[in-house]
Amino acid sequence: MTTGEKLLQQARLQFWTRGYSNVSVRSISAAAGVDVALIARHFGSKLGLFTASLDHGYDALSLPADPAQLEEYVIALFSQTPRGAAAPSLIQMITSNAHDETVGPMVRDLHRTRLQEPLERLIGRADRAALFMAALIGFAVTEKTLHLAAIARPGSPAYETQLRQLIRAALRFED
Amino acid sequence: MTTGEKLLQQARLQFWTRGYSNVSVRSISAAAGVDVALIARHFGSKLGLFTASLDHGYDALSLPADPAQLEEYVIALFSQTPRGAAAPSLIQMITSNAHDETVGPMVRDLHRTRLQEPLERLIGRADRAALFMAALIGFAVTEKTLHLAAIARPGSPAYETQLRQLIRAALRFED
DNA sequence: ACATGATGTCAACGTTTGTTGACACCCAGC
DNA sequence: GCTGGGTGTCAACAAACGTTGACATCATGT
Repeated sequence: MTTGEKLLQQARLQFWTRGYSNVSVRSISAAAGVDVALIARHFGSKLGLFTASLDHGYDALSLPADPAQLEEYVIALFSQTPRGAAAPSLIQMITSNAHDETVGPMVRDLHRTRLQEPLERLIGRADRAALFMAALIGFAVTEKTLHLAAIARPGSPAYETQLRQLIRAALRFED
Repeated sequence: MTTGEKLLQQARLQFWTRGYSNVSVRSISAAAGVDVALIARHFGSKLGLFTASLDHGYDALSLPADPAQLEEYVIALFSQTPRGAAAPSLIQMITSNAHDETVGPMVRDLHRTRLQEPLERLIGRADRAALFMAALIGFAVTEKTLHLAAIARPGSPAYETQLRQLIRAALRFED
């Protein structure tokens, strides 16, 4: 694994879980086992490393074409990244960095263009898509950040049941 | 207004919206119009000022005794603090600081003891209360942090409709 | 009038932060 | 053989951070 790949891996691991401002370049370089100055050489700056960690992160994300498959898609999306795993999910990255003063605008724009707007086109109604996204965001925050005990662990049957209930509820609003 | 009150007001305004680590003591003291060193004198440290801003913040929060009043209570809770208001809500404070490395544990503990556990006792079931709280957290993050356009502005009829739909959906899970 | 404690003012400290420049290394290409 | 660009190493920088100590000011009580 090259130096750039080591840095990218650690950057995604730390930036996506702890948040941009909470992570120092020395922390990433130390975890990658390389010198601090190599971040500036390979990625220009700390911000360049963060944006690079985004570029290779959300290209795998592709919503299903059929709204009926949305529920299974979200279940799979949340189940594939257990709590504290080595590969944080895109939603966790958003909840960890959307509030940041430096990268917040970039992250919020990414959320809008890469998640929200495709979801609106898929569901067909903006307000319903917004509440659906709010349910997902809230579930992710409650599980990954607040560590709420009543939220079951990813992979367990209860976890899938909880998530499925919230999804169905968010998708079945009456007018 | 005394110096301590000025500092507390600005501390609550900035800490609760921008997050603990994103706010410097110089920013608070400058907004309050007083010297930086007065924070150390009156509250001991930056962390002391933060905890003081909590003490006078959540004492007004009291859940209704009847679960049937829960919906109206949450509506009122979210409607009384418009976007960008001078008095951020307790939920916004939690979503802005729960992820912080310094005050995160304290904030998460406050969320658990002051919001989650009383809510569990009120609703009666921990898992249902957890999903209800997840819906509220998600709505707050989507509105206050992500600034999602499809979320209507607080006070408008559409806003109340959206919030009410999410609440009802979260409270009416089938077993 | 004077002493005392609380409160405000100013400058500086030590640490951590991201970033930069000088230098060594190494491996291809004329 | 040696030259040059890519890569790694080390030390240092300026800026921002929270915090501290010395001194000034003011109100209060005897």
